[in-house]
Amino acid sequence: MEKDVTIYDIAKLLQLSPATVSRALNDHPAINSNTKVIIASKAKEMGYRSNMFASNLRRQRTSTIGVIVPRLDSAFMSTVLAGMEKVANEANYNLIISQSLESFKKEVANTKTMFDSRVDGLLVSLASDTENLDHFNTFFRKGIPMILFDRVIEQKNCTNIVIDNVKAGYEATAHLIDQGCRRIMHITGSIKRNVYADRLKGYRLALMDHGLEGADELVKITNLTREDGVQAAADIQQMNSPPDGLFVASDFCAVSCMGALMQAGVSIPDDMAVVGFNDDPVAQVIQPSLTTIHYPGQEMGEIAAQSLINHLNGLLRINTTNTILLNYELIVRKSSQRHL
Amino acid sequence: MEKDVTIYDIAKLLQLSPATVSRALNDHPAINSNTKVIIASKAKEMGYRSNMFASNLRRQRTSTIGVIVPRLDSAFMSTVLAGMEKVANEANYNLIISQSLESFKKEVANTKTMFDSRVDGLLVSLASDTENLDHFNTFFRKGIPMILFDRVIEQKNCTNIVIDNVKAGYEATAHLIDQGCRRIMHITGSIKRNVYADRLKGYRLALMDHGLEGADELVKITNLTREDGVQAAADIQQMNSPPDGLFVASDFCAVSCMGALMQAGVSIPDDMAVVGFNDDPVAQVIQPSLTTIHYPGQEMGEIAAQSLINHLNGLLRINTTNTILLNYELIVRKSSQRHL
DNA sequence: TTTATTAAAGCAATCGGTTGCATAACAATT
DNA sequence: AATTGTTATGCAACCGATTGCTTTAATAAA
Repeated sequence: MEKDVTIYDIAKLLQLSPATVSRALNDHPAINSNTKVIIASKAKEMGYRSNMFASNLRRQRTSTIGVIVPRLDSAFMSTVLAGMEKVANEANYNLIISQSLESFKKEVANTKTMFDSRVDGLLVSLASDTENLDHFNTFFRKGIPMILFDRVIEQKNCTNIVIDNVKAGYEATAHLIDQGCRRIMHITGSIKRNVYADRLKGYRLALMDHGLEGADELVKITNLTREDGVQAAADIQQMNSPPDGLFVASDFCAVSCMGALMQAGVSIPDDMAVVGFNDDPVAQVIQPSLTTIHYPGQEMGEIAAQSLINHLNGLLRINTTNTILLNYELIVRKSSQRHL
Repeated sequence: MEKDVTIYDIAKLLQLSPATVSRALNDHPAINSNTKVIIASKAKEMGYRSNMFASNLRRQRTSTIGVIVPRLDSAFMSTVLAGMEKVANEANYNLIISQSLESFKKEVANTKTMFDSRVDGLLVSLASDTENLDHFNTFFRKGIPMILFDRVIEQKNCTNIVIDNVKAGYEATAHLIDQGCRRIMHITGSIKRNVYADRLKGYRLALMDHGLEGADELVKITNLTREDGVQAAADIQQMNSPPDGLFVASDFCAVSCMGALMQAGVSIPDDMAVVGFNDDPVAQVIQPSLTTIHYPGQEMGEIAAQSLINHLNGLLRINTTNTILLNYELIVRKSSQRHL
């Protein structure tokens, strides 16, 4: 069990005061650059590592960013986190990551933990049933900045990083119309969440713009699970006039629904053209491959983390910037491509 | 911007010393239970939260556990982490999570960050090209405990939590043999990793036990990506005597290979029976559904975290327990079930 | 030579909770 | 009454880095 090297050890060895050592290691201008070199090399030689706790205690900050996401198990979220980690590391920030598992209750619990950990800032993507941001009030009161990404609620003094889900929903739907669909069903998640509410809005706009009429039975609000996909397929079979196009707000659910439909003898894309959302890896391995909306996770993570860090360093006022929109892309694959 | 409440504030208000307040909040036996109640309620009323940094600094521990995993984006890993989080929360430990993205280099970097964060213990699942545990030496020297799970390297004084991959590989292969397969191909990942080396071993044992001969061309070492699956399918098409069974060490790769084979006209399971590994959600949505090996992620996470915490609390010597084996289960679905 | 200026380094308090040891108050025992 | 024991609390040092203010030394200016 080795003991940790402290600045006092270095100071004693070099016949200097701890204050000088501390300043030197932090590149303080009042320290002779020659002294800095000597101290730095001695520190390295002795295997010195700053004690974050002493430093944090004194500085009243933690160099830690809290991240709360609904789930970790999506390829999308994984790339978002990779992006955040990259930026955070470069800026010498640490990440504390936790998942709400789509539960508001757990999100609140995570929020408490983050508060106790005294994170300097917060990056959050909301659980599906979160309706307001009151549980973050402790943070707001202390002036701890927060950035919401992907699943957001608009609120002043809180930057949002999102894609234009209305437009993406519109485009997905318009693409189906282009392929000749006239009766398009939309399967989506809780419309408490902007992502789903907006995609639905886009879907409706597209129908309207193309002179198609919507119908209540053509919009299904679900949890977007595998079972929901199967159930939707069963429901479709029961309909008097079944749809000829399907826009699902999540790839995984789209795939399970597609599978169930095909087993029931529905031909895809000819009887039913399908578009998903997110560009999950499954979209490529499935037969037929799934048309979907792709959007940049890594970039979203990087921008979120960078904006927060810039704000913490006083380089950017978060409350002035309010929404950052990223680009998405419709990726056309076989599930929707009819040979007209 | 509110200011934080400290034990000094509480002490002053109650005309007590900070020491008493501290002891009361930590349920120290020397404090009158009545006093404890008064202090606790006052603390709550004032919204007191312990300053972890002061506490950590003094106690020389952090109540933080570092977790390094290859990737976050698998359903399996997500449940592992959920299990760890649950146990850690209950024991008042925090989790710092990072992903190596299967790169040894990044794993080393993560290790350094963890060390700087002074985690009390480490839970690690190794990157695919990690060959030894030398980068953890700084931890060993300081007596910081580490538990490896799933992707491990055996080493004394380091508990491993795994399933019996040899047996699982054996069982998967034997199942294919049961279904009438006589020429079984195995697609796997880097055999530097125990999980893949062991599954391969099990595969070979099963062949041997059933009097089947293996062949070099029947074993493919890949990265288990989507592309590798497609490539494998292409290779199979080129073979003089193609296999009639396929055991792939990862569901995702199995699915992409299966898809490519089916497109080439191969009938599954009749021409080719397929077994995957991991029970990824994709196994259920694919057509035909994929036979696979399921193993308990949540449990693995809980046990790993609990063992580590027990060790930290002196309730368990990690170095005496060396390997914990969890159960797995072969889940037979349509991709391998022949109607004999 | 004296004074002002600047550069470099040190002193000592501080952050907030923890803990070994001392102390006070009171009860029990001899 | 004196001694021992018990219970509850306080004192003060400590963890290690940071930082406002002071001091020292060296150099420049008067």
